[in-house]
Amino acid sequence: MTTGPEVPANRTATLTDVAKLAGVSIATASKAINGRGEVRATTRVRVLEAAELLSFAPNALARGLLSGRTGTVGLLTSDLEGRFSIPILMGVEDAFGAGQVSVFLCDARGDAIREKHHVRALLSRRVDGLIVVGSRTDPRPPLAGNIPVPVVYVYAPSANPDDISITVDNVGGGQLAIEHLLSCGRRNIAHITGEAGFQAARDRADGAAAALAAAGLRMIGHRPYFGSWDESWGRAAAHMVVEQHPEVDAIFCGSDQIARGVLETLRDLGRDVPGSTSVIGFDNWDAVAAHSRPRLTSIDMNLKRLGAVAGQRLFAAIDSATAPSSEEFPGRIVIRESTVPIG
Amino acid sequence: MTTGPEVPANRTATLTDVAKLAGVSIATASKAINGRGEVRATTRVRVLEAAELLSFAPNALARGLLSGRTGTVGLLTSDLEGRFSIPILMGVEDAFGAGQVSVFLCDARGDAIREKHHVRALLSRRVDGLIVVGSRTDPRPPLAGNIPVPVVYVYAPSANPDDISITVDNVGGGQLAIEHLLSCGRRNIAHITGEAGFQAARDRADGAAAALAAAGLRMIGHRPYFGSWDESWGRAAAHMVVEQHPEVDAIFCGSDQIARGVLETLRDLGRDVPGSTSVIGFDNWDAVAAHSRPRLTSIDMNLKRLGAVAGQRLFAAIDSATAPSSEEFPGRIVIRESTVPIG
DNA sequence: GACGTCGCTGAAAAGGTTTGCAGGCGTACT
DNA sequence: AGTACGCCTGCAAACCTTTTCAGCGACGTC
Repeated sequence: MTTGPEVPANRTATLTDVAKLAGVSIATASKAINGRGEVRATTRVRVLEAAELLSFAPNALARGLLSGRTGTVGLLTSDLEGRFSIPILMGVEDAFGAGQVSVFLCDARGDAIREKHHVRALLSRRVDGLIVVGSRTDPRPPLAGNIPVPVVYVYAPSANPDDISITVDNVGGGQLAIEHLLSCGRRNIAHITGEAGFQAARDRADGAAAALAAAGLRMIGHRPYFGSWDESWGRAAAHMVVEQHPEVDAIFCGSDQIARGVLETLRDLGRDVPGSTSVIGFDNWDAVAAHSRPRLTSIDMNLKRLGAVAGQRLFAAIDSATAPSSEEFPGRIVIRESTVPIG
Repeated sequence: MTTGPEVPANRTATLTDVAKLAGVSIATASKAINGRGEVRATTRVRVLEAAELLSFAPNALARGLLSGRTGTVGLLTSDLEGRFSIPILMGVEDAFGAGQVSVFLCDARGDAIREKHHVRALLSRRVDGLIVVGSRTDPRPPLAGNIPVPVVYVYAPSANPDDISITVDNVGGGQLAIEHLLSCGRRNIAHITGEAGFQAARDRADGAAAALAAAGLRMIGHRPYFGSWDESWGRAAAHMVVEQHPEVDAIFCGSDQIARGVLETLRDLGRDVPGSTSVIGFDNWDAVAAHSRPRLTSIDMNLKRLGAVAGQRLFAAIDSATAPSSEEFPGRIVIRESTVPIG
């Protein structure tokens, strides 16, 4: 009937089909394909040809059922819309080689019920481990219930110190930003940032304050300008800062979007950036930071690396029970044209 | 030893454990849990209590091995960085209820080799179907090899008309934009867009030209200004347009980023937006469109809906063989402050 | 030429769930 | 009270792969 020899109709080929076609037992076929045991070279070739011909792919379900390892990992995120999850997700994917481990992606949308559903489904699918990505850096409640597989929390740490958490050093990020501005000779530095309810905003502000204090300085207005994370707050706050403190010569912004707003207002007010006022953003969101005029210096949180580390830690924890740990990773500064030494 | 009764140590509970605890056979336990067969109410309760106590979750591997259905779907994307995949991905997740179907996410990064690896891994995991998301709207080569499960192509259609493809109506999007500008009384309309190598750019331009022709008009310069998709091209092109055709009273931009650049240049040149020149973008990328000054009217491609439809089509194709189809979905206009009736 | 050893192959079990089929017991009706 | 029917329960097979163990054949050596 069909051209191919013994190609099963509507069914994917099984090891039995391959063995039959190669004229060996399924045990020999398995060994030939996996390189296990001693199989004569000619036999192996025959089996591999048969497998190729039938486009045989070993059934990972059966394999997992037997070995107890599925080679799958669940990734639980809270905000796919947000731009934090994606780089982390890519880092995780990189950590496991392509095709070695497959990632189940679930978006809980910040809903605890939905999260529970997803966890249940993932455990039922016998994932080897879980990665939980938060949408903000505030500690989050650990997964409820007895989770029989390792869990790694990324970006948002678990509130339980017995868990494994990987986070960004936001305090250090704030310091980085200020130190760069100081190295540019700036002394009158303001800080415009997002909602004070966010740990990230407070941490960055604390880092900034600490770096300034180390240089014997205080930030303009003696406190950060907390507001929201978007451009309009950047525009509004920049107006306030310039009006109240015209001596300002640098503004550290809590997000690139805020920085965009700040840039726009400074431009409106006729203040030269970076000459008279340098501006630095946070997140290094390429679409926003790399296309402004002038292009924005920004703190990059290395989220992709964060995800890769999470993948590695999870991998280690799967292989052998690992001690709880809480790691914080520094960001790095990406210098563009919005900051420049005074002169 | 432990407080819980017979809770297995480092092993997840199996149906045998539940049955033993409830004092029934595994068959009865299975039927009680799945509501199959006739089981006495009291027995069922006893089994369910035992399952709850052991936090039993049926092994989806074993179930899938037997039934041939895994309740998993592979989602193959080419650009996670890009902002097209994510809304589509969310739509797909929505289409399958939470916990019903789990999604394997794979990013091929535009690499055919990597894509082949991922497909192989997914088929080996016995996914019930595949969704392929493109990064641009140009038709893409269909997946190579014999794929024994249904495949749905989203955003980028398959080059093979025998496949199932779900795409955006870019021509219609271009028309929408122009019709809105015409309804605002604009007559001297320019079109600044991305690379001519992109089908999306050409389609939107064609739609724009058609809508203008229907009104007896031609676009300013008699052709679109093709360039790149970013702000700097928007700035540069806007300079050219205004210089060469000062009579321009509206600009239709191929992306929100281009529109941002256009807005900035118009502002620099002292042209009032939306009064003297209206501007409309494309993509309705919230972070970009909703925070500019003025906020940007834009064409939204309804990507989330696109993903949801893809999920539904895949679901239907899994349940029963479906005829090939190629569907195109219209976008919608989101009106903000950058467009306004003349006068 | 015979025996031993090594190299190769195959039979069988395990992993957890679902389901068809058969059997057992209880109840109701005659 | 007996029989029949129906409700409920349990045994066993099947899904597909991996791995252990045993067996067979061939070759080499004595």
